[in-house]
Amino acid sequence: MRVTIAHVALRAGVSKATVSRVLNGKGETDVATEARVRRVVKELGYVPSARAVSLAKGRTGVVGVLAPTLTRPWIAQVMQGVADSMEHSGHGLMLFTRGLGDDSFRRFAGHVDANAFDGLLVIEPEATTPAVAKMAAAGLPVVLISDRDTDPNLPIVATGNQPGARQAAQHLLALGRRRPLVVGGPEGYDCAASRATAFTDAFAEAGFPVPPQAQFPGDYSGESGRVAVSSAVTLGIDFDAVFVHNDLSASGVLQMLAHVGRPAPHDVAVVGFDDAGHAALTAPPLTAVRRPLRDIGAEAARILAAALNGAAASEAAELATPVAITTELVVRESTAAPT
Amino acid sequence: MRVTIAHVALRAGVSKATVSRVLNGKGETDVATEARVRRVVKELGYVPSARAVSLAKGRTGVVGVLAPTLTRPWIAQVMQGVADSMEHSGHGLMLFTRGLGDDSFRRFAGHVDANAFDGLLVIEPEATTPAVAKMAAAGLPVVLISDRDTDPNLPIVATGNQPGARQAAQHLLALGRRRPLVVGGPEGYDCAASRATAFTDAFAEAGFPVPPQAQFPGDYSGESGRVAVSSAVTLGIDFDAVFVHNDLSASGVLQMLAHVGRPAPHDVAVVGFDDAGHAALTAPPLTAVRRPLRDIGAEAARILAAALNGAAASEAAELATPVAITTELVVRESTAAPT
DNA sequence: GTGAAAGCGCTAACAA
DNA sequence: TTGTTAGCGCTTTCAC
Repeated sequence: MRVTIAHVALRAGVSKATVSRVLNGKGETDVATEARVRRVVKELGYVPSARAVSLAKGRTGVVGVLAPTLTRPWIAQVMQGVADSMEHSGHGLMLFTRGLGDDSFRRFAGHVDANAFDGLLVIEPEATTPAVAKMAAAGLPVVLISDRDTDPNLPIVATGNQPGARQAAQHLLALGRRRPLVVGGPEGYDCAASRATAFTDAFAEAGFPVPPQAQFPGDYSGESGRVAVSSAVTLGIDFDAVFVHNDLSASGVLQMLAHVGRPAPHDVAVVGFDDAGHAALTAPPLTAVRRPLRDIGAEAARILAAALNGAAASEAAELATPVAITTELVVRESTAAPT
Repeated sequence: MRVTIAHVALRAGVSKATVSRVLNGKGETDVATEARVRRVVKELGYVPSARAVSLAKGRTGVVGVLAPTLTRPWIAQVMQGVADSMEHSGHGLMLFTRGLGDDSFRRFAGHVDANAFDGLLVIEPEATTPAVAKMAAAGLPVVLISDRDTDPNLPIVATGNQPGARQAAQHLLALGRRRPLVVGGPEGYDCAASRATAFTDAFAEAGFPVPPQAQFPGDYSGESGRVAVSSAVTLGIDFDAVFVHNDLSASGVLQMLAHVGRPAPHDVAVVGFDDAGHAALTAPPLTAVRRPLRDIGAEAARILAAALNGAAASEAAELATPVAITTELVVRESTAAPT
């Protein structure tokens, strides 16, 4: 049978309470007894039962993480940052994805209701925002990783879409490009919208508004990049640059540009987003906006951990300030200066 | 305060035991009382506390998953399959990565000792195999996702490295390629070794052994693909094909081949592995071995869930048979027949 | 400084 | 069919 605190207590000749005190460092304990208890703990290889501890203490030491999916590279990166940070703070990490749709969310909500974890981290809440806000209102500490802060009461870590998109725009403007195509993400997605808007705003401010017909929705696939370019060509849209919402689609763009005889960077400059994978390996190598994805995840996890460790109200308010994320433009050949 | 089973019992005019029975479907309950209890449960929005249930039942309903990292695309795919399947079987999923090295594993082991979950899924155990075997021996249900089954007692799901590598070899042989370069993974990694071996074995069997100097270690980065090719050229190694351990490195290979004036597919045929991302978007598009990664993850999770639901001994033995994985070769231009 | 006792919220015998 | 009684293994007052 499992070694329990009772065994330790018996063997050490003390009460369970004392063993608990020693292990949790609460209350004063005689140096000698403490040493004895610790010795017995080691001898018996005693480890407190997570189940019993969580029932008695009223918290689990576990944090829930809700992500749309793991298969998008940038999300995997963020998750890794979260995992590392959680490990650091000693929290367990329960993973939930919204992969299977509404049903997934319902099951997730069940775990919330069952108090299966102490705090929640949500990556790209999107449609689940209201439900999540409700959970937060019900007392569950929540931290969001998102660019749309619908609820000003929730701590939120931005994902760098706006500054990144602006950087991309400024870079293209500096190169003298004036008529960009924009290949976006799925309609209705926050991150897609914020990226596209920041980009077109920057161009508009510079005096070069981007016409709607030059903006194509996408789905983050390579194919959507290909389709956007060929559509633009077919429609006779005049363009000298392409801003693409992720690196995968950007590959499709590069491929199709070459196919239609307008290869980057000479005819068309191309900027991608994320730089999380193969951007340096495309032909030509892709200029891309790099986001500190792991840091974003780690930062969010840190904030949540702080909240769980009972941050004071003032502190919580401070944490609620959106955390600034610094993006970096990695310039490669796909935007080499026109000759 | 939280609604507990006591509140429900009181309001429904029954004992806690009866409420428990209704909720767990154990023992006979009068239809009328059952209806009444259910109504009250709904009225009060009662959800059993996961903490209390797990302490009382002696199990958590949670499964631990230990992965090397989330940032390698193929692992993210497998994890998504695992997550979907776990969700399906109603299990929670505690995620652990070995990202931070020994320390990570120690913390993970702590959770195991604390009985924080009922079963364990390990992706690419590698160096942790002995420790994991010990956990299994101590009674923790374990399922591995790996190509090296060091412990015949543990159920294991293969990841398709051997059949995939053989397919790649046969494809190149059929194209008349005889002198392949092999760009592998980090030395000492199981998956890398099994892939390389299966490939070289196939060539050797066909009468064309691959000399050691034509085999380069890599680290799954694009750079290692570039380096391998340029090294081979510098060393004056004669080759007409390259088998690369993942798609990212393959991109590097394609890039460097073009750079040194021996572009694929004419001079050199290139086959990648995984087809999990941008393989269709390289220049030229990459022929690659596709593995059913999500299925692999889902299958492993299914087996573990079955074990947790108390599979009979005979059944367990059956499950211990390595599950066969079918890989598929996706042929693209990087191995177009030489003209 | 330490022990006894009362929970934490639920399940599972055992009676009735 | 249902209630009573013990726990599950730990933490935490409250006395001593």
